[in-house]
Amino acid sequence: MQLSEQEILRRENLQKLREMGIEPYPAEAFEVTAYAKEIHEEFNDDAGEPLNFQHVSLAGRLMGSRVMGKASFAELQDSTGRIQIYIARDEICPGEDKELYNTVFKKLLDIGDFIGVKGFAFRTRMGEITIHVKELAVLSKALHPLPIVKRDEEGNVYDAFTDPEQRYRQRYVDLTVNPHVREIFLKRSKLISAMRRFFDGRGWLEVETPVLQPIHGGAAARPFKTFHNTLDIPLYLRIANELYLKRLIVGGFEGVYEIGKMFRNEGMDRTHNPEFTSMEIYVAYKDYQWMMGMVEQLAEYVALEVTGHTKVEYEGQVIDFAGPYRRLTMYDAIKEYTGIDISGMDEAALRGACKQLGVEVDSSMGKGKLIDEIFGEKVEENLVQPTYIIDYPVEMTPLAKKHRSKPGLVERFELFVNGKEIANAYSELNDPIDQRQRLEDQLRLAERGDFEAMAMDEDFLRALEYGMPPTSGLGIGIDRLAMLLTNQHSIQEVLFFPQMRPEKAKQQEKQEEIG
RNA sequence: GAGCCCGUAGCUCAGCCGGCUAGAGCACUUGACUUUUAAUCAAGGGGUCCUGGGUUCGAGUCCCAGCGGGCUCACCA
Repeated sequence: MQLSEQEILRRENLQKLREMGIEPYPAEAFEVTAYAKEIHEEFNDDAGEPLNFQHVSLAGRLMGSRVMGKASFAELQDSTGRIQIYIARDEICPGEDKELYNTVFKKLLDIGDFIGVKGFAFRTRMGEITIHVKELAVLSKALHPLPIVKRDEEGNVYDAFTDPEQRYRQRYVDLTVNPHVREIFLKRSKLISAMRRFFDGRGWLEVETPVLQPIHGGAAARPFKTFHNTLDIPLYLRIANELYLKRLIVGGFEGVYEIGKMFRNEGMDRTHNPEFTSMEIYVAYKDYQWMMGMVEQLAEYVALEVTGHTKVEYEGQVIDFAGPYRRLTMYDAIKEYTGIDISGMDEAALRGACKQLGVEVDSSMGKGKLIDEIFGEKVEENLVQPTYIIDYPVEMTPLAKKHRSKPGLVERFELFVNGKEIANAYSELNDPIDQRQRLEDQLRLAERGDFEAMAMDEDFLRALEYGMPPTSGLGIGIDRLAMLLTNQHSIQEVLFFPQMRPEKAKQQEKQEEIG
């Protein structure tokens, strides 16, 4: 792998800086006293008022320059945005020696280099707030040329860096040149911090539970398997943390939540990445009815904190997170969208209904799975505004408590937004005998060929036998919620480093080349 | 896993029915320019056309295989 012309030039520039006695990667800290954004927002040059930002020190990447002989304008991009800087030869080089301007600034600095500037804020003739530079320092040389993205006055973007493969593989470049990408991740971060604030404010405890689990419980999915040498046992990356969080409720905490990565060894697409972030919370002495109210408050709070509004635009639709949300039983939802009343149907009748509706099924599917198929096929996509689907058939939900008044159902809800499930909650099953029974039913499903049926976890059952208070639990897919709140329709756009096939030998060859 | 589309300069892209030395804009280099802002003006350099085969007098272009990516579908609590 050859270095490109531009890469060679930058390496030469690096060498020349060293020859001039300028260290391109200085060790000492550079004191930053101001940021682009605050200067744009707060600079005050109204007549009669004292000027502010008259002694500032900024650091960031050089993102463009317009050299006009003995004076230049350039763009400095720091963590808050861009600001124009003005550099005049005779000001940064007051003596005879004009090298700092003529050679260092004009020739040896490249776009992408980190620099530090000291000077004062002013407004140019054209009205742009600008830093008049008195001192210039090289903070870190960039050897790889950045894509140059230009924007005109109307905000039109030219030569955007858009190739998804490169954007995901080199997210650092994407974040550097695409401010809208940066915005998405700032919002994602706000989403998580808002959620923490909401829970912490109610006195619930943030906890951490094992990622490496000897038994992968709490959900139905294929796990990643690994091996612990010292213990000489297989371990699984968690597909869920539900059973551990419930153990903590058994242990006496009233409310516990965990925000963390789950791992599922399944397909990848626009809404699935092998590792993803979930939030699960369990609160004692509550039921799923209470939880629906809590989720409405949470979703409204989070939407407001992240976007400033409860109404969020997503793929051209306006979604309103202000509660209360419509509540619809699973059977009623199916009746509403298919015209068929499946309540009271046995497995054979359900198979008939699937056939009638053109829903594909196979012989390994039990009653719960059949209903789920109909729902997924015929109902989900219609649930655009936040909607609770409640009261699921017991067969689909081995960890939820039996419905207080409706036989054959459990106390469960899922929250659908824009046709996608974003939250799932139960009145948690805390009857240890019933729980054992349900897990045994899962084993039978597994024997029928459902390789995703849940595994038996004797220690979890033992914990329930010690007694778990009535509890409601909730899980939220953070990535999908982030997609909704940032108007993105691919999970890769809300993950810094989405899973990709490894890049080929290119990088290796290059390493060898450079030594 | 299946179908469709894509892979050409650092970036964004042209490149026709296979035909001279593979092009453009930005970026880069050299020069001019002390309030520019997609700075401007002049000149110039830069390519493993994803990889490997094949067809052909001749392949960026056609065929086959592979690698990587995107979209759609399937799978997926």
